[in-house]
Formats: sequence, C-alpha cells, structure tokens
Amino acid sequence: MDRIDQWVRVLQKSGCRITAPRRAIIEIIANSQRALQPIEVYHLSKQQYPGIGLVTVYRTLDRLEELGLIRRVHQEDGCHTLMPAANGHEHYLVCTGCGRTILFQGDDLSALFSRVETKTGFQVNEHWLQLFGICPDCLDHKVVIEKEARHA
Amino acid sequence: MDRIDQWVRVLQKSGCRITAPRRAIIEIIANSQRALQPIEVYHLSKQQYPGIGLVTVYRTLDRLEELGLIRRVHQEDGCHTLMPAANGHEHYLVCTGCGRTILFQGDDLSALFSRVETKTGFQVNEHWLQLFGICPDCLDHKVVIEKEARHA
DNA sequence: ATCTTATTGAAAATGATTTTCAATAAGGGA
DNA sequence: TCCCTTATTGAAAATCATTTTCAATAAGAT
Repeated sequence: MDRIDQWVRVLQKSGCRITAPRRAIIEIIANSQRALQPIEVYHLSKQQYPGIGLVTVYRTLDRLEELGLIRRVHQEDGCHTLMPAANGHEHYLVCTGCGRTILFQGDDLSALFSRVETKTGFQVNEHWLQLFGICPDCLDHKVVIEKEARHA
Repeated sequence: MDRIDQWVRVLQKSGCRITAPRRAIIEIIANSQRALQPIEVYHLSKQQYPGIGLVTVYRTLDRLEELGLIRRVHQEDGCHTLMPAANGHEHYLVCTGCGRTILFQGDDLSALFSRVETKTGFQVNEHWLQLFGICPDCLDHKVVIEKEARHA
C-alpha cells in the first residue's frame, strides 16, 4: 500500500470525505521532492483538477497537518512550506540550491536533552532539527537549471 | 560593555545612524526574556518612544537580522518572533507555557553531519536546532499568571 | 434512491508586511 | 558651531497571505 492510500485511510477514519480536489492535493504533496507553499500546491493541483479553489488547498493542508500526515519545513525566509511528515528520529535536509528536501535518520539526542534539563531546569518535551546543504545534483553545477525550473 | 553598546557599534560600523526609535527597539529586544513579534516590539517601543511607527520597527528588525544581531525563533505556529542571536553551538530552548526563551550549549553535531553527508551525498552547510519544553516557573504552576501577563 | 452533513468555490474580510513619498534629523566636515 | 549630504522617519497606500462567510454541491451512510 503506498503513501497515498495510507493518507486516504487516515482521512476517512477521522471522518473526512474523499473528494476529487482533496485527492489532487494529496497526490501533489505526497509525491513532491521538495516542500511546497500553499500557493504552489494550488497551482499544481489546478493542472489535475482545474476547478479547485485556493481556499480548499488551505483547508486540506490544515487537515493533513492536524492528522500528522504533513509537516512544516522551515526555510531561511520563513516556514510556510509543507512536506510529508517525518517519523521517529527522521529530520529534513533541505538543498538551498534547488529546494529538494529529503529525510535523514538523525541521532538519538536524549543524552543532550537530559544534560540540558539538568543545567536549565526546563523539562524538554520536543525538538526541532533541520539541516541545510547542497544536494548532489546542485554540486554538479546543475544549480541554475534547477532554479529556473522551480520558477517556471 | 553591554550588549546594547555592542549592537550600537556594529550598526554604526555598517553605516547606520543611531536614532531614538532605533535605540528603543534595540533595548526592547536586547533585554527581552522571550522572542518577540514585530507588533510586540512596536507596542513595547511605543512606551519608550511614543511617536514610533510600525514601519520603523520592521525596518530596524530587518537591519538587525542582516547584521546577525538578532535571529528568528520558530514556534509551533510559525517563525515571526525574534531574539538576540545565538553564537557558536548555542541554540534556543523555548518554554511552551510562558514563551520564555533561553540559550543552551548544544552538542557538536559535526559527527552526525559527516555521517549524513556520506549517506546522502549532500554537502551539509547549516543546521537548525531548537528545543521546546516547560521552564521551572511554569513547572511550579505559575503558567496561568505568566500567560495572562503575556497578553496584557 | 434518499438524506444528512461535510465540503466546495467565490467573494469579502482580515492580518501581516512592504512600498512610496515628502519631511526630518544624524553625524561628518567646514 | 553651523552646514550639507544622505540615511531615516511616519503616514498612507499597496501588496500578499490567510481566514471567514455563505449558499450550492456532493460523499457516503442508510
């Protein structure tokens, strides 16, 4: 069963109805190689379901985020982009050249957390780790091409 | 020399003029115990310099961020808040009860980075780590009081 | 086939941030 | 100290992202 089927099930279980616009949005996000802004999701979904409205995109994204299926990815300029959620100790690695974003298996940081707890008196509940770098393709000087494609 | 004097010097060196509204903004941010939104900086600065305009706040914050003196702190709902910048391996630890934000000395994550580089082919350039938890005061059930104060 | 109710898109409202512009004032130099 | 250049200012308007409202539609249970 692929990711899209999984997401559809989670949506249905939570009482959501599966509609054509939702299906389009889900497919776009689930298959994207990089984190997308709502407006980008809108434009891409429109190719698949031309009648779609931007409001529906916002509403569906909210729903998917509530259900833990997608998550915000933070960029230098803000955090309005979304990607399929990471699990466990996975975190995002964002290419600052072309935007391609992958997941990597992170360390277990619990040792750090208990050290911080002892030192600060805070009770640490969550953490947020993200890496930025240059992907293999951009290292091979494909930067310009990718960037152009992104703005097309 | 305290932080404010340092900031003033950096601003002057970069060709900025030191004005009363700027001084007010700088003092607010430099002395804050938590990350502030532009609109909060505006309201607080107004107590010190009533004529100040919101636009000036935005412009000054941009400048301070460009110069590396302040930095965005990301919260669950976005990343429009700002704090004095961290140095070296320092990172933010945000109290989700009252918003108080402190810096902690983080681990050297370079071992993790080279592992990720080997595995993914990416060249890792930057990282972003933030912790969320409950501060000692909020653990002592002062949560309600602090939250009220925050919205006053 | 029917019925309940979640979902839809358009339009309007809201909220945050940026741009424009003429007036002001910082701070270097005479 | 007094100019003079030019960065900075605040107000108003413009822009951009997101949310709310609402009547029409359609999903999926019965």
